[in-house]
Amino acid sequence: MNFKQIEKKWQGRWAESGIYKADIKSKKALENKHYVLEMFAYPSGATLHWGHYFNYMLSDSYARFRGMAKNQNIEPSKQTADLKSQTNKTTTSKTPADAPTADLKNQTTKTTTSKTQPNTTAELKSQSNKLTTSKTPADAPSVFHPMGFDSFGLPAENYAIKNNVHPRVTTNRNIELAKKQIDEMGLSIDWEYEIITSEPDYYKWTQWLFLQLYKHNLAYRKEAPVNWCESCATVLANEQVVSGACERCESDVSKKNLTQWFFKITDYAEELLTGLDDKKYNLDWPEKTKLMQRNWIGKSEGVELEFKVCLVDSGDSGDSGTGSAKETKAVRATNSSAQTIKVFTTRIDTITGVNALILAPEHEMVAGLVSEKQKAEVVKYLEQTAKLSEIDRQDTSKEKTGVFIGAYALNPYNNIRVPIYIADYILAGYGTGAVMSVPEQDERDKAFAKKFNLSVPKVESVDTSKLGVKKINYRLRDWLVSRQRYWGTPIPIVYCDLCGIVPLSEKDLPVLLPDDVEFKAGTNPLENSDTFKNTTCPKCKKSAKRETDTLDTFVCSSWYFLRYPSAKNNKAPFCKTLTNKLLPVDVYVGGAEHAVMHLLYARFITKALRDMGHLNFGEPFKRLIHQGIILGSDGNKMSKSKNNFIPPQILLDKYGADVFRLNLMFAYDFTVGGAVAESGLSAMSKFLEKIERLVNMVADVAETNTADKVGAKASTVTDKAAEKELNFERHRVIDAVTKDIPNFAFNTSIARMFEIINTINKHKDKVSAGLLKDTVTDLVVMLAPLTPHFAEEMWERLQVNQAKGGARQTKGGTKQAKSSKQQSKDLGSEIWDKKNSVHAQTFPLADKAALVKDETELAVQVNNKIKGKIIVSTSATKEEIKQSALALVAPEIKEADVKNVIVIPNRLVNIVV
RNA sequence: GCGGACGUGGCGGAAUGGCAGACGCACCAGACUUAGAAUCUGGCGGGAGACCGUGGGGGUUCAAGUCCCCCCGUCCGCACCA
Repeated sequence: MNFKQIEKKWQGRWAESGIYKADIKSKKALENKHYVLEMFAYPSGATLHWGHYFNYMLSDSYARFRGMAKNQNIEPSKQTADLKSQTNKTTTSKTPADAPTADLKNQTTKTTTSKTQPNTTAELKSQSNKLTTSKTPADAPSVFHPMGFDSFGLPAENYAIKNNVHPRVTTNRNIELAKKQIDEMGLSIDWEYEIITSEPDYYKWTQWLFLQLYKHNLAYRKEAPVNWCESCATVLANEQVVSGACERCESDVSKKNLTQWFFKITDYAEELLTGLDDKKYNLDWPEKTKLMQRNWIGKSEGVELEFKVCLVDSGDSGDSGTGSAKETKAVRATNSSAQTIKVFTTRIDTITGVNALILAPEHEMVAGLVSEKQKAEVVKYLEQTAKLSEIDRQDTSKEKTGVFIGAYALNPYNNIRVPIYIADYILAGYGTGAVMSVPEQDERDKAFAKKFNLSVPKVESVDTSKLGVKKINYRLRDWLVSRQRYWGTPIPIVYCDLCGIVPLSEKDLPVLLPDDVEFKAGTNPLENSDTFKNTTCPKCKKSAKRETDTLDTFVCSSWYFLRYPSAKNNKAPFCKTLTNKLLPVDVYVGGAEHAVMHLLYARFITKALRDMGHLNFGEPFKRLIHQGIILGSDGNKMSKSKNNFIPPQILLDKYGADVFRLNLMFAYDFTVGGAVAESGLSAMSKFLEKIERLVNMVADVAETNTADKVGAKASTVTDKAAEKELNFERHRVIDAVTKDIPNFAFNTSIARMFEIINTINKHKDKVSAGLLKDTVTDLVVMLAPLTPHFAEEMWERLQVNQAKGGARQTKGGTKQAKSSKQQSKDLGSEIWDKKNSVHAQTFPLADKAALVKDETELAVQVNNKIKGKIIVSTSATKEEIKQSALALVAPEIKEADVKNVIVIPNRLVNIVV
């Protein structure tokens, strides 16, 4: 089969017919919606990565399935690590509000209690029709599945510097390229809702977002030591610094004092933490990702207390800097000053073990406290520290360093005088930037005390309940959002000599990126653009300067999921009513690398907008799934330098999009990934060709319309047992696949399909053509989400042949017979109606009646060793099962020796002797 | 160092505490074929066998790949957060 050819054909028809147009406006659609979202791509010049294909193709299959499958009270099993213990407790109560009631259960009991078991296909069919029509299951939801591009960012600008091409040019070119590749995948995307973050009609609203945050005191400007990446020539947020190095270019990051814009994410620290486990949201996220966010937020509860600074007369013997044990003990409070140093500790109970106060070198009081004698040494240390890269400073293996500053403080509990040091292992940004050193209890303080030969006072058990004030500290810092680069969203702020910092008003947006700029390494083009920089103050109309920094691209992606439904709206960032109905996102799929960046920012922005009254929900992503990583054929991470890099589109070109997608589904656990193996692709080609042969076989029957049998042995008498078994397998597979796909368990879904193929081949000569055709038809419809083009082609083949031969077969209750008008359209095929698409069909519904077996096979064990098998009626009582099991082992086992018999219906019998 | 996940045939991978290895790949044998390819059928953890087998050692249970404890290994995240 020429997969590439049929893919082209169907992609063309889909585009012409507008089959993927999303319905998100009708009342009905909004009442039963399902928002499926994949993290959008950065359009780099290179082709898309394996991760994109893996994510987009499989998420698309999920979305397609959701749009086809009725009766979706089949909810995904939760992915949390502690799931197993939870499941038993919660599943019964966890029926989603919009899910249909447990009709099926009632139906099943109804049919099983009725004594007459169906014997022929016709009976089976009529019964299944009754079942499915008597109570109509809920309709499949209206699926919203948009796509866009995260198109601001450094690579385009760096390329501009090197090759003198404007970032807009390369970006647009790259978007075209990426879109072409996405279209080749055959995704069910409605491009009407496309978002491109570097377009003014999008970044205008990113600027709006900035102004909202500014208005609500969540955006502010301050001077602070910030992370500076020399090679990217810009500052970075804490989240973008990975072990002291730049997340993007991996070069060392240093600290620089700069005035920068921050978003006050710390205001939401507590809610960002509690929201992860809040029953109200019931987030279905990987436990690992939740944990990473928890750790990143880093809540710790303790006490903040003040140490009075103790002035020292010059010539005081304590000014030696050693602050040895005997000395400190001897000196009690005599001459305390008004100054105090605040300290945060989680171990206030160790207050009696304090031997020193240690401040961060950057602590603001250092300059004021340092004694004349120590000044030179302190200055030298400060210089040394400033020179260290973050990577060196954070190296825990290096020896502790520090210096005595020539001042003392008084322990507020017992007034014992302790020396004050500065040391680079104390972080300026955490707590108060000062700690009480307790060497007996703290490893780091112990190392410090050892290095400087300080005393190690004993920690005594004392009442510390009245000391200091209770305080909660978070590791999370405010989000540094300004970047000294061109290719980003301009910050809508003007600096006026008279009015100060002036935000633009909404009507003046967007602040457009100027085109008359020069791209040079190490400089911000906006800084050198006079037309951009020089403006007038919105308040006083006098000349003023624009902010030349742009926003971190993570700001663009922190709200894009809100924009999709309103992508074309030029009056507001998003339509409040629509967004409140369509969101939160039901399933969000993307890489785990965003666990503490994008995913945290998006949650923060959602909460902030909610508090401003723009949204009525507090968490943007209900369910989160991370796709695994596709590795090189050697099992290592793919990289061009390692020579194990296989570009995905080479294999896609060779095998076609459907086979390619199928291989991604079958060869890996979606959340794990694994090594690329081409053998898997040819296996998938064979799989589809097998199905094609089955389709041709049953399509022929309808065409000739002569016999009710298929195959060479057409004369064989229909075998009722075989029919029953095939029908059982058919519905067992439907049932399993319907449960597996919502869990992204595509590998086992395909395994079930292999099984039904095997069963069909085993029984094809013994069963009626009608059942055979229905089974193959179900298989084709089940395949529609997984191989959209191939299923379409097979579906057409089935329909066309059916039309030629006349519509003889009534469908197994899941598909509608077509009018003769529609059939003639099929045959003409010039105008293809999207209603005739396999994707417009309902996913087969498992007929529970067909899943009832008369007999089951049980294993019989004696002391856990398998001794044999028995076949018992499904209606047999435990006692009857026990008796037949004992009968089986009677030759070996004496009745008197039997201590216990455990009967597990449908599984096994264990006889304990 | 701290935290988390994982460890099952030659390979990818299946198994609500209940017959380990579903399904596929590779391999072997047979059918068809002059032959090959394709296709179809059968076999395929180890062992001649009793039996032994889910990284190793203990435990709970009638029953453990699955639950608990210790150890080893791999991967990931955080890393002086007081």
